[in-house]
Amino acid sequence: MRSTAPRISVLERMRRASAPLSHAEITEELVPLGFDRATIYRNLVDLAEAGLVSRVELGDHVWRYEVRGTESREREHPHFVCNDCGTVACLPAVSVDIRPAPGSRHSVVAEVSDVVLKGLCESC
Amino acid sequence: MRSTAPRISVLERMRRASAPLSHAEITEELVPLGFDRATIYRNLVDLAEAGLVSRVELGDHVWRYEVRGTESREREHPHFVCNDCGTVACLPAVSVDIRPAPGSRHSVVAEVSDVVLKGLCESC
DNA sequence: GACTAAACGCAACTAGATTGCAAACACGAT
DNA sequence: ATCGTGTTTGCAATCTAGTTGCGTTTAGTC
Ligand SMILES: [Mn+2]
Ligand SMILES: [Mn+2]
Ligand SMILES: [Zn+2]
Ligand SMILES: [Zn+2]
Repeated sequence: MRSTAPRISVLERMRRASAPLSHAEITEELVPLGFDRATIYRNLVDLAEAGLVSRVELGDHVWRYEVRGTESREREHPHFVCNDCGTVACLPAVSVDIRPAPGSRHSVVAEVSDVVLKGLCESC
Repeated sequence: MRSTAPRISVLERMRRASAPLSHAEITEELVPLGFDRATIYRNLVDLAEAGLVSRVELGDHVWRYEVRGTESREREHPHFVCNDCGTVACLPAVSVDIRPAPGSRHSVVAEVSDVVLKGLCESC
């Protein structure tokens, strides 16, 4: 994983984010600075494959990316999307308890790694 | 909402499903019978808007639809997608308990209407 | 400083979703 | 039973976000 200008810019932009960013959102800022959308795209994918960022789909047909880390907000956490305004939020402090059915012996689910909640946000 | 041949076929097909179906999956079966994909698409969207079916995005960039109802499996329930094989499952019996952070006063989340879990399925 | 795999820039392409429009149709009213 | 009108259909075109091919450039190594 080489240290290149586009890659650094992408990572830096993502570090400043408080919610997952889409390729379009990052593109919007970095293309005017002279970077190419395909390069940005491939960097996001590569960084995701390398595990440096996570790639999530929150229900609106857009991939979003966010830096992974050990810091509070950076560790794994549930995400939320407002059905009305589309607002995306990280829920680093919310705990989600998943309980199998009272009577069911074994579920299809072996392990849950990601939780996405949808509903209405405060302002909607 | 008029009762038309394509609309009835779409609804009937969905009633036989045990997991949400994509437009492509429904198309695959109904186009050979003479129905048009755009018509099927619009019916799915219209039925969703009318509240007869729900439209969900489970993380693979494909809209899926399933009949809504009052019966056991038909009421609101969490969904699961396997990160590895892509299997989609309904979890009508799984209860998900969402607890806000211990110290947080108000969250961005006002109301949760849908839950999507991602992870690994039994066979992966 | 030369070498080579990795990364870039530009343009083309894909899949699924979505829409425009004229023709066909469902259904309440006559 | 026929009519009139707003719905719905069928077909083709368009849109969006994602994805890929390829020749050129470059970071990192020797
Ligand atoms: Mn997040
Ligand atoms: Mn379901
Ligand atoms: Zn909102
Ligand atoms: Zn699986």
